[in-house]
Amino acid sequence: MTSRTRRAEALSRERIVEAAVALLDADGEGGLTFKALTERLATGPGAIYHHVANKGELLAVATDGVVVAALEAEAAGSPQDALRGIALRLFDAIDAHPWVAAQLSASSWQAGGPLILERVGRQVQALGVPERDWFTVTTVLMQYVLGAAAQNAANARVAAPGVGRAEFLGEVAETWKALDGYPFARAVADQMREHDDRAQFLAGIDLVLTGIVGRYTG
Amino acid sequence: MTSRTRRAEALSRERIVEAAVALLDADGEGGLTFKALTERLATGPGAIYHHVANKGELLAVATDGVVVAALEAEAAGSPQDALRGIALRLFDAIDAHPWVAAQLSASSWQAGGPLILERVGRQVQALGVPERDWFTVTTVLMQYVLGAAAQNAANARVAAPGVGRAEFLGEVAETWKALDGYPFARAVADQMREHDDRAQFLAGIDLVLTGIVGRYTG
DNA sequence: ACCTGAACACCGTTCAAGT
DNA sequence: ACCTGAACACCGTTCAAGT
Repeated sequence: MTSRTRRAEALSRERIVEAAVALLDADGEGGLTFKALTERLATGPGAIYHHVANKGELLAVATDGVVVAALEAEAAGSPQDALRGIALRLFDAIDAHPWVAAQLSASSWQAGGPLILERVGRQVQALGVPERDWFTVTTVLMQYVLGAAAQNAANARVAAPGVGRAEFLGEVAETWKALDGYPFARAVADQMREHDDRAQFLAGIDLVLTGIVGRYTG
Repeated sequence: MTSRTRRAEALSRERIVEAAVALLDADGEGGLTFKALTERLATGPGAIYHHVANKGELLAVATDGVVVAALEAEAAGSPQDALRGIALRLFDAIDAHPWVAAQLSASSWQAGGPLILERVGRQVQALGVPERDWFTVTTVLMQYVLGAAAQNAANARVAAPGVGRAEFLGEVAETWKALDGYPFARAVADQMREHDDRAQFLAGIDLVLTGIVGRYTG
């Protein structure tokens, strides 16, 4: 039984980021404060600033880590299958770390952005999209994937403490059904209540893929 | 010449929201504080809380106002043209009020969400999408539109005070070109630097529309 | 009913001082 | 070099007191 001093190991950038991710996962964006961080690491704010420039950098590094872990492995299969795989791995990573979504869509060309661009872009090339449209088509895919993930993550988070997802969806559905002059919202309120985020996300990917294939190899 | 007392008119929810929008437009998300608000309205925080529940409600009402103003008019033309019109009006509204994007993608089924759903959904119906896929297809379109708008707005905002858009894009392009093991990012760095947000956004809409038409009326 | 403004608990960040 | 922790300027929100 080793004697446990105030900290088990020396402070480091890695340990700080690790603690930040734990706080973000547990309590969302608002859970990451210097107070919570210093308590968890048994140190003071000054020590953290010695390893990290500011809160923004901490969030960027944490985001990058999640993206790298999700997309480390190369995608396999046909370009379409590979793109579905990339999208799903991002979807699942954001499902596990919902705070990543807002961060990524706020800086899609930094933090984890370039890696997503690279993984998606290579499959866009493999799909036979002409070079002059590489950036446009890759960006459209990224915008859909990150946009859908961000909106799903936000909806999952909106559910107040105690209110489950089903309850939240039920409340929104009732609101929609009560909207005067919104016949479409009324008509799809039940579909909304019963929908599956993952299936809906995949349907979107397939729609965009159909569009790309139709446009360039049709 | 009327004598000008401390406030020209009585405080009201409308005047508060109006002031909030002005602050948000001028200085972004961070520009909306109760201090700035009370100074602009020549009052105290308590007075504002008498008309508005909290900052979140203020942001939601402000967001709703921008969306309503953008989508008031019914869309005209073929379903495809109408959808392009809706998307562009949202794009322009978010270009003028970038803070709306994060707000909308954080609560796409509240604030302005239902109106967007309604406007987009009716055109999805007109497009001939079968009823069981109304919610899915409409949501995919919304996710793309809001996701792309949010990412464009964030990129426009990232540019630090003094740093223009061209400079910012140039810096990102240089970063991409310096990334080892990212051949695709390097290959499209110049396309990124020279791209036009609006044209890119429209290309995305057309890709999704092509996918929908291909899937359901192909 | 509407407004005032001091007070509260919290936030990110800095910095002189220690080892 | 690395860490401490008090201090600073700021934040959203509350509430007793006024009109």
